[in-house]
Amino acid sequence: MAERAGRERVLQATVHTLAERGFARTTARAIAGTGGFAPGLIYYHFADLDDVFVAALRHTSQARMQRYLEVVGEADSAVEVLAALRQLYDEDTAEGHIAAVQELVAAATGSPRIAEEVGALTAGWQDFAERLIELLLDGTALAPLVPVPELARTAVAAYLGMQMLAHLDRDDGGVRAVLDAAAPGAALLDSIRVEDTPYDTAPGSAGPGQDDGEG
Amino acid sequence: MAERAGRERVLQATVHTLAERGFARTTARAIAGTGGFAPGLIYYHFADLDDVFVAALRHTSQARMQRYLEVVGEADSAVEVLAALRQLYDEDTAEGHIAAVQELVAAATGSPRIAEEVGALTAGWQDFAERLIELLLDGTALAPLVPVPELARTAVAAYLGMQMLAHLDRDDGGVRAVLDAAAPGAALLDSIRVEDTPYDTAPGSAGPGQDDGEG
Amino acid sequence: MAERAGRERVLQATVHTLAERGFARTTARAIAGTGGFAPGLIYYHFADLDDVFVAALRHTSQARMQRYLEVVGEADSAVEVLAALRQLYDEDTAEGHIAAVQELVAAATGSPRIAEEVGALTAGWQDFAERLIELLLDGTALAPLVPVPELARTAVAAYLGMQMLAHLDRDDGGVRAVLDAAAPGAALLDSIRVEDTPYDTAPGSAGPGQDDGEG
Amino acid sequence: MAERAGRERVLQATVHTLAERGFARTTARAIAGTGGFAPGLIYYHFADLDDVFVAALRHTSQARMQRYLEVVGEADSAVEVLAALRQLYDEDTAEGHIAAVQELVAAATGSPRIAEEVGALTAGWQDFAERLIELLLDGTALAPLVPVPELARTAVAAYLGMQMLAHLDRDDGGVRAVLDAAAPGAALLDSIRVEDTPYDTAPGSAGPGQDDGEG
DNA sequence: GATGAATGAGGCTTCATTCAT
DNA sequence: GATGAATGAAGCCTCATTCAT
Repeated sequence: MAERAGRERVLQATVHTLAERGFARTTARAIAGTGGFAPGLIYYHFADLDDVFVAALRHTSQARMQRYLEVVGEADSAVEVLAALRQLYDEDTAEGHIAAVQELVAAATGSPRIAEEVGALTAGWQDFAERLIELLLDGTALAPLVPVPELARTAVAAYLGMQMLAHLDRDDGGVRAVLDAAAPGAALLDSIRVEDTPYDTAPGSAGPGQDDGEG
Repeated sequence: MAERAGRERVLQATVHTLAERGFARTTARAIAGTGGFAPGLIYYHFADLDDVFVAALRHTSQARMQRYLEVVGEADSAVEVLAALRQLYDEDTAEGHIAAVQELVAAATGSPRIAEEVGALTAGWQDFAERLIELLLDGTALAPLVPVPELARTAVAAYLGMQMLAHLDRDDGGVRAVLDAAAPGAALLDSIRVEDTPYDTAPGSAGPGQDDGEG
Repeated sequence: MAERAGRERVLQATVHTLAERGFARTTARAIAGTGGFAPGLIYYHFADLDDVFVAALRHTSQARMQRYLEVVGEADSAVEVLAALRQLYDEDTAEGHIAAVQELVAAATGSPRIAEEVGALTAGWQDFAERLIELLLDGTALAPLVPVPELARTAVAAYLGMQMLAHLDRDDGGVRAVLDAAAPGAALLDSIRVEDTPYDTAPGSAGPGQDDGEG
Repeated sequence: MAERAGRERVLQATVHTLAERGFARTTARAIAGTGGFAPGLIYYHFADLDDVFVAALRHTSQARMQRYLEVVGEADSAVEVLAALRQLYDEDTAEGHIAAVQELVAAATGSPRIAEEVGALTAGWQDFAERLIELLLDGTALAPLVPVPELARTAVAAYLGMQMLAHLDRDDGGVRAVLDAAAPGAALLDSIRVEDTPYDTAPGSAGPGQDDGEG
């Protein structure tokens, strides 16, 4: 399950440093300082810092995406989905996951390799968001009114943007406030909804509207 | 207009360099190269690079905000507001304005002074967005349902986030697509709207919904 | 006449350092130490160390080639040519010229850019050697027996090789001894020679054996 | 033949790496990569890299010197000697022997220990060259005219120098061309020669000219 | 106002070498 | 014998910044 210890140590130190000091200050020395090893170790396991960033991004993201699918999959209503997202957001915050990711997204401007990896990553998130939106809308009259891909894209962008804004104020950038404010909307959504199906957003899984089967 | 020529030259070169090369590569030499002057000139007009960035941010933003107020103020319906936003977005893109701003927002992580300026800036945008949303909702039944500040915050975040995403793909990050997709919604909004008033979003001016009185 | 002072300083320090410490130890710091300036200055004037080496090679070589043409051009017999070469060799040694050049020739293995410059340089030397050999042979019966280009190439190679060997012993690598040992041969050559013409080895100049004209 | 396998492996990998990548890039990792073992193994068998280089030099040279003595010893005329040298040179090239040696000769500048070993090595070559020259001259009228040690030194230097030059062009540095060009001279030498004796150049063996006495 | 030269700190990376296993 | 992980020194280079002119 565990990657080899050395690599792992470097990656974890990288994520922490990104979250705590920002991309610009995540130097080889800073990473080494965080992790308690010599800077040279980084280059024993990785070709260069870009490599480390790419690996860290993948490393931290896969685990989170897994968890998102899992937790959201258990939700049974829009209200529950909202609650799940809130919990996931708190986890993200606690681990520094999104802080790190957001730093790398911002850093993508300066590094094609990071940009490529971030592109793949955000594509995954957008997929997730699209499936989730579809599931939420399914069984309501709103479905035909909502431009799903654009909304999903906007949601991902807003999530990232809020992380950026979080550094500017004392607060968390407003994600929590937005989630709270969305509660009435979620309740409303549930109230106009017809059928009830668990929100399985796993890539392969057919959502209820997909309707491949025995119906 | 009234700034002394030297300062101005530096600021413009800075904005262009930010837009074209990203924050990390906007070094003193790069700015000087873009503007066709010696690096030393920067330090004749500014204390250090952070100072330049802060000034550039203010410089480029004030002009844009002015223009936003002006153009949006002439709109008479949600559909027209959307058209105005689209035009403004195209201007932003052409001038490199948002590209530069987004770079600095991302860079705020690493510099308290930039963070402070960016904070003030985004607060201004959020105000603008709040007033605009209120005006849009005014006279419709949706007003009590919408959490205005949170939505405004989300809009600003999404706008920035999309700029970040723009660097990852070939496309423009999706802003245009989102604006297009919002067209039916705008039409819908207009259709359920009662009164017609120009959207004056200037800070001091009280929008029609502002006087909550006669409810 | 003089290149700008800064560049010049760096180049001279480079040549000295190469001669005294060898290529492997001619680091940016070492050059700066020799020249009494900060390492950063090197990068103000040159793109990277390879650039410095290439420039130093050109710099030191052009002056020497000039001098070779001049001094050898005044010789009037093989014996005098030999004396001229000896004097030139002493000058080379005193200035560290050949030591530096030899280091760079050896370093060419590891740097295409240096290799290219060295290639041009040695081509120039081989030309010089060819013209000189032809002039020496002209008017003697040996001319048809001697494969001039091969001999010239061998002479250049031997000159460089002796510089390499010079580092291995206490002595000068044997150049002086070889020049001394060649004295009888030179005298012999002069004795069997028919006409007397000054040895003008400048690239354009037609040597007597070239014989394009009115013969 | 009798060295322990580990040492041997390291030495062969070192020679190959030197020949293929040049001294500067012959790092411990590179050697290990070439040989397919871990870098640590080098330090199990040798004290440090200089040690490896010195051993590799000795290793590759002894075998070659053996072969030179053997092949040249079978030659019966200057023409045959030339043919033998040509064959030996081709072998050298194929094995990367001289390429490696030349790299180390060049590197001697930066390492006293390598310099010392290279000094011993070139002394051996010079001896060989001296004996060979004496044998070639023996029985001809040229003997008293030729300064043997200087010529031998020059020959060794030229051989090394040509190896250095070989890296600069597409060709082999000109050794083959020189050997070819020397053919008429060799034939001439044979034609003016009186006696015929095999060219035994082994260190101990007294060549025919060695017994100066009863001529 | 403006410039070109110069500096020093610090970042990335390489590499010989050591060591526990 | 042999390995893989790890380290510390040192090298290259960039860059904000200063300063004499």
